[in-house]
Amino acid sequence: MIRINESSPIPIYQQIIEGMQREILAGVFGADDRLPSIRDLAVALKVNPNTIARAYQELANTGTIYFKRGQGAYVTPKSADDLLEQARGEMEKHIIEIVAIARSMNLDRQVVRKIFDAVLDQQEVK
Amino acid sequence: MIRINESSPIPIYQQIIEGMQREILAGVFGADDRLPSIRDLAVALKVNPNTIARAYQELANTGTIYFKRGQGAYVTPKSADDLLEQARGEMEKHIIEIVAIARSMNLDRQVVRKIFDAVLDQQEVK
DNA sequence: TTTAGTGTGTTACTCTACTAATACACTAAC
DNA sequence: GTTAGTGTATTAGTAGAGTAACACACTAAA
Repeated sequence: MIRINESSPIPIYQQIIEGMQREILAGVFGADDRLPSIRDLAVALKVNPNTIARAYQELANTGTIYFKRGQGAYVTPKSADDLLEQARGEMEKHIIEIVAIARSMNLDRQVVRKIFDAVLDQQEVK
Repeated sequence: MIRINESSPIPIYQQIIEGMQREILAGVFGADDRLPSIRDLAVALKVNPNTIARAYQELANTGTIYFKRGQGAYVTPKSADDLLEQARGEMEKHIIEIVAIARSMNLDRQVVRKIFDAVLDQQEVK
């Protein structure tokens, strides 16, 4: 179940997007499963239906879900490759930021990789 | 010389912060050099003095510059280690985001490193 | 003491993102 | 056709970030 943090600076609709992505990745909702209706989820999370609608709309824009008119929202069947590609895109943005910092410091690849590995260790990435 | 992009979604004060950091890194302003006065820079960049003041204030908060009351703003003398440490902190934030994505996808270190290297290649990091 | 230079503080305007209230339009089942 | 369920569109309110106008306080030099 998605949990909303009212006091977070992260917009509610964004929290819902991320929560749904997590649940879909975790298999709570499988391919072509129906998501909770906008109204139901709005009641459950105690937010305005428009806020849910916005989150669903963005999930639809990125191809994560699709709508059947008058019926509801469903999970787009995606291959593991599709999901990986999407994640890769997100990662790339961060890596490009890192590259910009590295450039301004005149750091070469070796140094950047060293920092990268150190943080991976610290975050206990296997 | 710093260039302001009026139509950018990045706030002017932020552009000034980044611009100043770049110039300091590039050696345009060395240790204990005086920066342009708030008013002068405001005229030069055609923005409100308060906007410059805000940028300078944040640069002072992060220890990049310091003020002499009634006189002006000066570049804090910093070791290469200090600068590297600062850059490392910025990089860490991005890497932690990458880790979060990797976790949700159940990616291991090997895969993440592969993606990382690929983007470094693509960005032509030596 | 006066002056011209510095950064600081207060206040207010504007713009945008976010959220909500409410009415609308489509679909399926009866 | 009616009903109960879906998502959609319009409009408005709220809060916050960003920017600006302008008066204030400190410093150094004349």
